[in-house]
Amino acid sequence: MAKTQSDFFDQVFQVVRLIPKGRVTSYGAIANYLGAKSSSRVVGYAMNASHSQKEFVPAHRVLNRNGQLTGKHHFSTPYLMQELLEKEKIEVKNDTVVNLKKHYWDPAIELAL
DNA sequence: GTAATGACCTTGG
DNA sequence: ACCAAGGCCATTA
Repeated sequence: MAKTQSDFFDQVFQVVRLIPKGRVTSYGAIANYLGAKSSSRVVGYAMNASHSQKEFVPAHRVLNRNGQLTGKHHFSTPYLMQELLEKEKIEVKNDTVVNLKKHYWDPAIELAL
């Protein structure tokens, strides 16, 4: 083991990086894919540590169950997250992703194929 | 070492 | 249907 953080973190980062362009997912979905749906908080915390990661992590594609940009304030700039999502052709209204169901990407399903 | 917090989700009333 | 509280795991103070 001897991991700098936890394997859970690394797994989360890997999954987040695997999120296709123009797609978004939720913390619970990743946690569920890792087999820890009850630990959805840790997934969110992992995103907080994404800044410490060497590689960039598209945390802007990770939203909560409501499709809300809860962690936009943790980015370099609160507008960065929305801007990135809009660049992905994802419509964002009131800090919330529109057509979330349409852009939703579940690793437990997509990666399970 | 103990206590409190956190980019959440689920369940109970 | 809506509102409230609890639970889980890891990090930081």
